[in-house]
Amino acid sequence: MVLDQVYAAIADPTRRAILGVLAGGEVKVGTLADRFPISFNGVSKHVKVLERAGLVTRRVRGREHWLRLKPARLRAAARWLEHYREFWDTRLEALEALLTRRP
Amino acid sequence: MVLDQVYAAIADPTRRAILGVLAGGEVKVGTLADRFPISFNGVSKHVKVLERAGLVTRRVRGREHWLRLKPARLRAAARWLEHYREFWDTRLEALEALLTRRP
DNA sequence: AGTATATTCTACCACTTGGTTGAATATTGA
DNA sequence: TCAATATTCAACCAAGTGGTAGAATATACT
Repeated sequence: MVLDQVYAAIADPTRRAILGVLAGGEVKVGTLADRFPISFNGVSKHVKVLERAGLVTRRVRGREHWLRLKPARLRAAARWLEHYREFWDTRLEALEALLTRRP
Repeated sequence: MVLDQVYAAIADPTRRAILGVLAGGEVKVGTLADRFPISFNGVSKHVKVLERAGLVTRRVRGREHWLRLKPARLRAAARWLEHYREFWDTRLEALEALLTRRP
Protein backbone atom coordinates (compact mmCIF):
# COMPACT_ATOMS: atom_id res chain seq x y z
CA MET A 1 0.00 0.00 0.00
CA VAL A 2 1.12 3.53 -0.76
CA LEU A 3 0.11 4.94 2.62
CA ASP A 4 2.31 2.41 4.41
CA GLN A 5 5.44 3.91 2.91
CA VAL A 6 4.33 7.50 3.34
CA TYR A 7 3.47 7.16 7.02
CA ALA A 8 6.57 5.08 7.70
CA ALA A 9 8.62 7.77 5.99
CA ILE A 10 7.23 10.65 8.03
CA ALA A 11 7.38 8.65 11.27
CA ASP A 12 11.07 9.49 11.50
CA PRO A 13 11.82 12.95 12.92
CA THR A 14 14.94 13.43 10.79
CA ARG A 15 12.93 12.76 7.66
CA ARG A 16 10.20 15.16 8.75
CA ALA A 17 12.92 17.76 9.30
CA ILE A 18 14.29 17.05 5.82
CA LEU A 19 10.84 17.68 4.41
CA GLY A 20 10.82 20.90 6.39
CA VAL A 21 14.05 22.03 4.76
CA LEU A 22 12.80 20.99 1.33
CA ALA A 23 9.67 23.07 1.84
CA GLY A 24 11.99 26.06 1.50
CA GLY A 25 12.98 25.05 -2.02
CA GLU A 26 15.33 22.77 -3.92
CA VAL A 27 18.38 21.60 -1.98
CA LYS A 28 21.41 19.39 -2.66
CA VAL A 29 21.98 16.21 -0.66
CA GLY A 30 25.22 17.67 0.72
CA THR A 31 23.52 20.86 1.87
CA LEU A 32 21.04 18.72 3.74
CA ALA A 33 23.84 16.66 5.25
CA ASP A 34 25.46 19.82 6.67
CA ARG A 35 22.25 20.66 8.51
CA PHE A 36 21.90 17.35 10.35
CA PRO A 37 24.00 15.78 13.08
CA ILE A 38 24.30 12.44 11.30
CA SER A 39 26.68 11.28 8.61
CA PHE A 40 26.38 12.21 4.95
CA ASN A 41 25.55 8.58 4.20
CA GLY A 42 22.86 8.60 6.84
CA VAL A 43 21.19 11.57 5.19
CA SER A 44 21.56 9.92 1.79
CA LYS A 45 19.70 6.89 3.09
CA HIS A 46 16.91 9.01 4.55
CA VAL A 47 16.53 10.78 1.23
CA LYS A 48 16.23 7.45 -0.52
CA VAL A 49 13.43 6.46 1.84
CA LEU A 50 11.58 9.69 1.11
CA GLU A 51 12.11 9.09 -2.60
CA ARG A 52 10.77 5.54 -2.44
CA ALA A 53 7.73 6.87 -0.59
CA GLY A 54 7.18 9.29 -3.47
CA LEU A 55 7.60 12.39 -1.32
CA VAL A 56 10.74 13.69 -2.95
CA THR A 57 12.16 13.80 -6.49
CA ARG A 58 15.77 13.99 -7.54
CA ARG A 59 17.23 15.98 -10.43
CA VAL A 60 20.81 14.99 -11.17
CA ARG A 61 22.73 17.99 -12.43
CA GLY A 62 26.29 16.86 -13.06
CA ARG A 63 27.67 15.48 -9.83
CA GLU A 64 25.09 17.28 -7.74
CA HIS A 65 21.73 15.74 -6.87
CA TRP A 66 19.04 18.35 -6.29
CA LEU A 67 16.04 17.32 -4.27
CA ARG A 68 12.56 18.68 -4.55
CA LEU A 69 9.38 18.12 -2.56
CA LYS A 70 6.59 16.18 -4.29
CA PRO A 71 3.41 16.97 -2.40
CA ALA A 72 0.95 14.57 -4.08
CA ARG A 73 1.49 11.60 -1.79
CA LEU A 74 1.46 13.72 1.34
CA ARG A 75 -1.85 15.12 0.21
CA ALA A 76 -3.17 11.57 -0.07
CA ALA A 77 -1.91 10.82 3.44
CA ALA A 78 -3.52 13.99 4.75
CA ARG A 79 -6.76 13.02 3.08
CA TRP A 80 -6.86 9.64 4.83
CA LEU A 81 -6.41 11.26 8.22
CA GLU A 82 -8.81 14.03 7.32
CA HIS A 83 -11.48 11.46 6.59
CA TYR A 84 -11.12 10.13 10.12
CA ARG A 85 -10.98 13.58 11.64
CA GLU A 86 -14.29 14.57 10.11
CA PHE A 87 -15.88 11.34 11.23
CA TRP A 88 -14.73 11.81 14.78
CA ASP A 89 -15.53 15.46 15.05
CA THR A 90 -19.14 14.72 14.30
CA ARG A 91 -20.01 11.23 15.39
CA LEU A 92 -17.45 10.08 17.87
CA GLU A 93 -17.18 13.06 20.13
CA ALA A 94 -20.89 12.84 20.72
CA LEU A 95 -20.51 9.14 21.43
CA GLU A 96 -17.71 9.88 23.85
CA ALA A 97 -19.84 12.37 25.68
CA LEU A 98 -22.58 9.77 25.98
CA LEU A 99 -20.27 7.01 27.16
CA THR A 100 -18.50 9.07 29.80
CA ARG A 101 -21.64 10.64 31.21
CA ARG A 102 -22.54 7.66 33.37
CA PRO A 103 -19.53 5.54 34.45
CA MET B 1 8.20 13.04 19.83
CA VAL B 2 4.52 12.26 19.87
CA LEU B 3 4.10 12.31 16.10
CA ASP B 4 6.78 9.65 15.69
CA GLN B 5 4.66 7.09 17.48
CA VAL B 6 1.42 8.12 15.81
CA TYR B 7 2.79 7.93 12.27
CA ALA B 8 4.66 4.71 13.01
CA ALA B 9 1.42 3.27 14.39
CA ILE B 10 -0.68 4.12 11.35
CA ALA B 11 2.06 3.03 8.93
CA ASP B 12 0.94 -0.57 9.46
CA PRO B 13 -2.11 -1.58 7.38
CA THR B 14 -3.42 -3.99 10.04
CA ARG B 15 -3.38 -1.21 12.60
CA ARG B 16 -5.13 1.19 10.23
CA ALA B 17 -7.76 -1.50 9.72
CA ILE B 18 -8.11 -1.89 13.50
CA LEU B 19 -8.73 1.84 13.75
CA GLY B 20 -11.31 1.41 11.03
CA VAL B 21 -13.14 -1.22 13.07
CA LEU B 22 -12.90 0.89 16.20
CA ALA B 23 -14.43 3.81 14.36
CA GLY B 24 -17.63 1.77 14.46
CA GLY B 25 -17.65 1.76 18.25
CA GLU B 26 -16.18 -0.03 21.24
CA VAL B 27 -14.86 -3.52 20.57
CA LYS B 28 -13.21 -6.31 22.59
CA VAL B 29 -9.71 -7.51 21.75
CA GLY B 30 -11.09 -10.94 20.91
CA THR B 31 -13.69 -9.55 18.54
CA LEU B 32 -10.92 -7.74 16.75
CA ALA B 33 -8.85 -10.92 16.63
CA ASP B 34 -11.69 -12.77 14.91
CA ARG B 35 -11.70 -10.19 12.13
CA PHE B 36 -8.01 -10.43 11.21
CA PRO B 37 -6.03 -13.26 9.64
CA ILE B 38 -3.31 -13.18 12.31
CA SER B 39 -3.14 -14.73 15.75
CA PHE B 40 -4.91 -13.37 18.81
CA ASN B 41 -1.57 -12.44 20.30
CA GLY B 42 -0.59 -10.65 17.12
CA VAL B 43 -3.69 -8.48 17.39
CA SER B 44 -3.02 -7.93 21.09
CA LYS B 45 0.42 -6.60 20.22
CA HIS B 46 -0.96 -4.27 17.56
CA VAL B 47 -3.46 -2.93 20.06
CA LYS B 48 -0.66 -2.26 22.49
CA VAL B 49 1.17 -0.25 19.85
CA LEU B 50 -1.94 1.82 19.17
CA GLU B 51 -2.36 2.33 22.90
CA ARG B 52 1.23 3.48 23.38
CA ALA B 53 0.72 5.92 20.50
CA GLY B 54 -2.29 7.31 22.37
CA LEU B 55 -4.77 6.39 19.64
CA VAL B 56 -6.76 3.85 21.64
CA THR B 57 -7.87 3.47 25.23
CA ARG B 58 -8.66 0.31 27.10
CA ARG B 59 -11.46 -0.23 29.61
CA VAL B 60 -11.04 -3.49 31.52
CA ARG B 61 -14.44 -4.91 32.38
CA GLY B 62 -13.85 -8.19 34.19
CA ARG B 63 -11.87 -10.44 31.91
CA GLU B 64 -12.84 -8.48 28.84
CA HIS B 65 -10.80 -5.56 27.56
CA TRP B 66 -12.89 -3.06 25.63
CA LEU B 67 -11.10 -0.76 23.24
CA ARG B 68 -12.13 2.70 22.21
CA LEU B 69 -10.77 5.18 19.69
CA LYS B 70 -9.07 8.28 21.11
CA PRO B 71 -9.05 10.82 18.29
CA ALA B 72 -6.94 13.60 19.84
CA ARG B 73 -3.54 12.38 18.68
CA LEU B 74 -4.80 11.59 15.20
CA ARG B 75 -6.11 15.09 14.99
CA ALA B 76 -2.64 16.37 15.86
CA ALA B 77 -1.14 14.16 13.16
CA ALA B 78 -3.70 15.39 10.66
CA ARG B 79 -2.90 18.96 11.62
CA TRP B 80 0.82 18.51 10.92
CA LEU B 81 0.10 17.14 7.46
CA GLU B 82 -2.55 19.74 6.87
CA HIS B 83 -0.05 22.48 7.61
CA TYR B 84 2.20 21.13 4.85
CA ARG B 85 -0.66 20.61 2.46
CA GLU B 86 -1.78 24.22 2.72
CA PHE B 87 1.76 25.46 2.33
CA TRP B 88 2.29 23.42 -0.80
CA ASP B 89 -1.06 24.11 -2.34
CA THR B 90 -0.30 27.81 -2.35
CA ARG B 91 3.43 28.32 -2.56
CA LEU B 92 4.94 25.15 -3.94
CA GLU B 93 2.63 24.43 -6.80
CA ALA B 94 3.38 27.87 -8.15
CA LEU B 95 7.09 27.16 -7.69
CA GLU B 96 6.70 23.87 -9.50
CA ALA B 97 5.00 25.60 -12.41
CA LEU B 98 7.87 28.07 -12.58
CA LEU B 99 10.56 25.42 -12.40
CA THR B 100 9.08 23.14 -15.02
CA ARG B 101 8.26 25.90 -17.48
CA ARG B 102 11.80 26.14 -18.88
CA PRO B 103 13.82 22.91 -18.53
C1' DA C 1 46.17 13.38 -16.70
C1' DG C 2 45.43 13.73 -12.05
C1' DT C 3 43.08 15.47 -7.91
C1' DA C 4 39.15 17.14 -5.46
C1' DT C 5 34.14 16.98 -4.98
C1' DA C 6 29.36 14.95 -4.64
C1' DT C 7 27.20 11.16 -4.25
C1' DT C 8 25.83 6.14 -4.13
C1' DC C 9 26.81 1.22 -3.06
C1' DT C 10 28.11 -2.48 -0.02
C1' DA C 11 28.77 -4.33 4.26
C1' DC C 12 28.27 -4.29 8.91
C1' DC C 13 26.12 -3.46 13.74
C1' DA C 14 22.65 -2.96 17.38
C1' DC C 15 17.93 -2.39 17.82
C1' DT C 16 13.09 -2.70 16.53
C1' DT C 17 9.14 -4.98 14.43
C1' DG C 18 5.53 -8.15 12.99
C1' DG C 19 4.72 -12.50 13.62
C1' DT C 20 4.53 -17.01 16.10
C1' DT C 21 3.94 -20.39 20.25
C1' DG C 22 3.47 -21.62 25.03
C1' DA C 23 2.85 -20.36 29.75
C1' DA C 24 0.79 -17.31 33.21
C1' DT C 25 -2.99 -14.47 35.16
C1' DA C 26 -7.55 -13.19 36.12
C1' DT C 27 -12.51 -13.61 35.74
C1' DT C 28 -16.73 -16.19 34.99
C1' DG C 29 -19.89 -20.02 35.39
C1' DA C 30 -21.19 -24.97 36.70
C1' DT D 1 -13.62 -25.96 43.67
C1' DC D 2 -12.77 -26.73 38.95
C1' DA D 3 -12.98 -25.91 34.04
C1' DA D 4 -13.63 -22.62 30.44
C1' DT D 5 -12.82 -17.97 28.73
C1' DA D 6 -10.26 -13.54 27.74
C1' DT D 7 -6.35 -11.71 27.86
C1' DT D 8 -1.32 -10.50 28.73
C1' DC D 9 3.58 -11.85 29.30
C1' DA D 10 7.86 -13.97 27.84
C1' DA D 11 10.70 -15.97 24.59
C1' DC D 12 11.90 -16.58 20.12
C1' DC D 13 12.61 -15.77 14.92
C1' DA D 14 13.17 -13.55 10.40
C1' DA D 15 13.15 -9.29 8.35
C1' DG D 16 13.61 -4.38 8.51
C1' DT D 17 15.76 0.15 10.29
C1' DG D 18 18.89 3.88 11.56
C1' DG D 19 23.28 4.40 12.00
C1' DT D 20 28.30 3.89 10.79
C1' DA D 21 32.69 3.30 7.69
C1' DG D 22 34.99 2.32 3.51
C1' DA D 23 35.07 1.54 -1.45
C1' DA D 24 33.29 2.75 -5.92
C1' DT D 25 31.48 5.97 -9.42
C1' DA D 26 30.90 10.06 -11.85
C1' DT D 27 31.76 14.89 -12.58
C1' DA D 28 34.53 19.18 -12.28
C1' DC D 29 38.77 21.82 -11.87
C1' DT D 30 43.69 22.80 -12.62
